[in-house]
Amino acid sequence: MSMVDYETVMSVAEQKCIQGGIRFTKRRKQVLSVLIEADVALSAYEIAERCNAGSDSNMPAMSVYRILDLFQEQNFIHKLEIANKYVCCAHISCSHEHDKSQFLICGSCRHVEEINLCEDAVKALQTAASAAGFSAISPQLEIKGRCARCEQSEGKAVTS
Amino acid sequence: MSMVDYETVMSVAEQKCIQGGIRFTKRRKQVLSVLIEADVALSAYEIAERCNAGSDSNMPAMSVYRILDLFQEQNFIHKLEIANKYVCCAHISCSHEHDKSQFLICGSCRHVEEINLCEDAVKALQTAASAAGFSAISPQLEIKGRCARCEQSEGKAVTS
DNA sequence: GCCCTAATTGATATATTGTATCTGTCCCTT
DNA sequence: AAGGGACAGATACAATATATCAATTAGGGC
Repeated sequence: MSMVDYETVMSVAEQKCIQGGIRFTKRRKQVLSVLIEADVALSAYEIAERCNAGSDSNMPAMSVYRILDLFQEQNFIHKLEIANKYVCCAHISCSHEHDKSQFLICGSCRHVEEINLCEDAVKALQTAASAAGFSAISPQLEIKGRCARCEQSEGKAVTS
Repeated sequence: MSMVDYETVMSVAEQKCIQGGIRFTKRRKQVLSVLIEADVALSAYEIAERCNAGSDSNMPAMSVYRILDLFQEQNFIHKLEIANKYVCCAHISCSHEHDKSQFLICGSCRHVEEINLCEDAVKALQTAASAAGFSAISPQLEIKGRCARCEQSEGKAVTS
């Protein structure tokens, strides 16, 4: 997303690829670049379009999907399953572990914020899950809502 | 879902339709029946298949989508956007309001549990959302995890 | 440097999920 | 029984995603 430094993220990603024994190819650089520079979550086909915009590159959607799968395994990006869109991980270049991530997704404009829930809230979710027989919950949580900008500009209800 | 009483839900739905000025037609009864009797969340196309299984009925997927939209407006069902599947609301025949709903979705077997988070957890989510500039969050929350049965039978990680 | 192997990409086909649109039919009201 | 609105049928198509196999590229041992 736009608040992360482009060069830092690219070099961190390259280092992590080397450590993980995979290559940081031209195609992969293209996809990651697009996601770093995007200020919104993008679909796989939108990513392909942006890769191809104003150049002779011909990135097929198939390749985008493959690269997105790989990036998810490497924790470079997150898939927002509610929106079928993808975002660059806001903590990709942080040193700390970021095994938990939560997203607020605006139902109107699709703006995405990656937040950190307090431990208590996460524990409450875990407790509720345990009570229902779920022994493990995913570290990724998606919460649909309405961003301040949309709330201000129109009075409509959130699409649920 | 399987724990709700078929006859009760069908008659409650019929009453609510009448009160809402809409009809509870044969097509709509078919779709709701399938969802009540299913013990898993179903996609729109799976619902169409089940409507047509072992009968001369020919339910088109288009109709299923239209009816699902209507049922969502009436709060008879919920769409699980993480799974692109639909479930009957577990509280459809309760007298109390159920404007908030939370789902645990098993990433392995797609088993779904509808739970009730404690007020504290919901408040914590609201607080975190406000801090990030989101003034309204959707009453529906989807949490991906791993049900006890899958956790027991295999050691694999949850698909995130 | 050259070759072998594995990783990566290209290319094509197809599955899955969902929307748009227009026409026809049914049912309630008057 | 006729008019009108709600409902369903039918067709086309868009958007998202997976499967598969062939071609190419890049690194590592010789």
